[in-house]
Amino acid sequence: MRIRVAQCTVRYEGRLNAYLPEATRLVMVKADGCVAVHADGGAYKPLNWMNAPNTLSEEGDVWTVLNPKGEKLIIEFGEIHFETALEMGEDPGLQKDGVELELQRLLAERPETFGEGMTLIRREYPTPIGPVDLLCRDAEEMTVAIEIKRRGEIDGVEQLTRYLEFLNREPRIAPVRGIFAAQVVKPQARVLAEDRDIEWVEVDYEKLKGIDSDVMRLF
Amino acid sequence: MRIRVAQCTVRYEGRLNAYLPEATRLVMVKADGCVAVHADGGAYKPLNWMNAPNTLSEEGDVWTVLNPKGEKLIIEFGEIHFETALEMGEDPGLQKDGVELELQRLLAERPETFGEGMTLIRREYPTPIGPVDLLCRDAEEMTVAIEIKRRGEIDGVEQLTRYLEFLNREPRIAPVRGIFAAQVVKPQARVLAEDRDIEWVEVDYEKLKGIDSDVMRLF
DNA sequence: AGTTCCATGTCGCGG
DNA sequence: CCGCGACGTGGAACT
Repeated sequence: MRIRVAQCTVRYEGRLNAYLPEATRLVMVKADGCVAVHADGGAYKPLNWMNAPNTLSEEGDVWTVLNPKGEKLIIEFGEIHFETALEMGEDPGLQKDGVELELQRLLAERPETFGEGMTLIRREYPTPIGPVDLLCRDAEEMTVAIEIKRRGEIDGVEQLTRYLEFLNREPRIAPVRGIFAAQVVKPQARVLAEDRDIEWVEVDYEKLKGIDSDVMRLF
Repeated sequence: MRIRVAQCTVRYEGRLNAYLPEATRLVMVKADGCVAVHADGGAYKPLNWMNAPNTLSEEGDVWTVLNPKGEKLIIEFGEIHFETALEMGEDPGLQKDGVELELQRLLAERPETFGEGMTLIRREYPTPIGPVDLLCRDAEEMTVAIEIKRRGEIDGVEQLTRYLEFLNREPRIAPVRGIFAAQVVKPQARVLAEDRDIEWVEVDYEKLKGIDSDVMRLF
């Protein structure tokens, strides 16, 4: 990794045009070639950047970064306050836990969360446009497609609507009703879901996790 | 800005739990207090971070960053390869040009782009599921809902369809027709729009900006 | 390579 | 401050 702290102006020409007037900033060039220009504040996101793959050409105090899509980043340096380059080696990468998949796993184990007598047919039930999170059967033997999100927004309702459209064309399982489940369901998503006769449910992740832990402890 | 390159492990507990095994990484602390942990590769995004506002407490080789929401970032350092701190001062900020808002502003000033006699009722006209970019009235006194995108893709047509569905239920303005405007309208979006009797238009940003500049120059 | 969908999304605006 | 939609969304998984 190469780091330079210097006066600079930056111009980006690509999906839009953007310009940074002269100021002191940190320019970071990583081993994979990606370039990021950071100010001393304003969150972790760089002011400007260029992802790998790209080519960096240095001509005196002007760096030009070009990528295959034709996007361009031009950095013109003034006074350089500091510069260094370091070898850091490979990174083992980030281990995560507690995202949507986890919520899906917990709910797959407890389909009765969605109603007395609900049973799981399968997780990730395939349709021509992608897999439905959960396919279930309710107490009245009706098929139920469940879409699970961490945050329930309008796109999720659209997604479930598309799945239902396809599932209802399969005679073996039609008719299919939909349930939209999330830790929080936003008001607009509620309106749209209700308008389309899709039930929405807010689920409590911590509570589910608690139940899950209890179940684990019994064995 | 403070920069430290060192062996470290990182733990994040908050919206999810995440863990980084020991490796050499760059830790950046900005003037506003935000902390970012970068590997030497893998794009501009840090592996782990904590945005301002937060409190950083150092106890020997362990840094604990806490934010008001209760999220926590714990960095345990091993060997420190390099460290520095620099004053960089305020940043004048990024100037952008060519995003949707700009396009919307230009088109709101020139509704006749969409047809002789078209007049603007209002920008960001509210519906129960979100605001329509432009609501207009055409020469025949019919209401027109216009959705503007930089790139016209299928989800934009879906969005406009939803708006039309709701707007056509409002007796005061119904019936409402739709226009889908973008700098480029993708083939699939064209097909879907036509299928739903939504007109699509490609608008020339540079030309609109030119007209805008001309108008400015007159005054 | 193209598509779909998640994300500790982040950011900015309008109510 | 919340709600909502755009974003140079980025990034991963799967076809």
